[in-house]
Amino acid sequence: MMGRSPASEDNGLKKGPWMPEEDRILVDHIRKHGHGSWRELPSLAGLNRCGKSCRLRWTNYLRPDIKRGKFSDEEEQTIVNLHAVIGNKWSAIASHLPGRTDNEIKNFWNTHLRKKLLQMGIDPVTHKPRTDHLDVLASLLQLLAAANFNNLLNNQPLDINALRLQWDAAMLAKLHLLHNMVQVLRNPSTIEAMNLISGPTFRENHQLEANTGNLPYGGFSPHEVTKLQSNFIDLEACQQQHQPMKDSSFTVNVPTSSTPPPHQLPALISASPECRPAIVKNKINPNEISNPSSTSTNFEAWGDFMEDIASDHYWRDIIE
DNA sequence: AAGTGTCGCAACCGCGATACC
DNA sequence: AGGTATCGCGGTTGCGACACT
Repeated sequence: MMGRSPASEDNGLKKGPWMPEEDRILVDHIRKHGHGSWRELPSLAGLNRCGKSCRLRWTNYLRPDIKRGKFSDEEEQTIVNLHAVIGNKWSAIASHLPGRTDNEIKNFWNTHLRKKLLQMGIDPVTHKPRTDHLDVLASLLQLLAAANFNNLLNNQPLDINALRLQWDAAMLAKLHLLHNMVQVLRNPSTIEAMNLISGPTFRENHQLEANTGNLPYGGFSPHEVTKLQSNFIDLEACQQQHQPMKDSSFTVNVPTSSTPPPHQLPALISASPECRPAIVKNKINPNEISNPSSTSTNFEAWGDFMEDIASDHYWRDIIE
């Protein structure tokens, strides 16, 4: 894979990708004479390059002790551990990884590790779980609270559309947060990530903590995670059934079972009125439910869940 | 098959640190 | 002590390869 622009001339000196012949000349010269002064090297070796370019080519590519190919798990973990301590000190990190160059490590970080950590909900700068989702939720709820307060001040009855809008916004924000949290927890690479940032003992510790109830990430037990995920599956099914409303009153679409691929969560859902069974619990028209016996359990569980997440205590507990 | 978007990575650029005169 | 040259580092660029539509 070539990098940089095609060879161009600047002050008569060649730039851009190195030709095999140039590599051979550089390697031959350094083997015979050492690099000495990099500034002098090009003229001594007969290369039409600047010394800086020669040094870079040698240290990043031609040096005989360079190890090429995929980074091992151990190397990956070393990089993450060192980065957590010293940050973007690529040359310092490279000094702990024989055969790896700072440039290679830097590229590997930017193209793989950084994204990997982000995907797992870990801030690649601080190496701590990201909290921006909570910030978004907090600001959204503040807006809603302000809106409610304003309504009280004006002593105006809230019309049904305003209520729906507020309910939608609050529920969407909460579900969005939940979705992200569950996604992190259900991702098989999360364990790997925790191994990376905590060392290989995380798996055992995690198991121990789960058994003793001392749980990381907001106190979710595996059972709770499973329950949350199944509720999301129901939500997705609800969304897929998406039927136009017959009139202005809420209708109920009973979720059907839906199985996502392994390790994959449903996409974020919209809080359309069809997907709000909790708020219409007392308005259900039994005639609209095609098979009440088979769906009532699902529905009740869903209603419980919606009540749970609508309560402030639930969220305080999670956030804390 | 062609067009478009994304990824991976070699190489370049700019700047601070250090060495040398 | 001050100026200049050189080195080394971290950030950025831009091209080819590959994936997706």
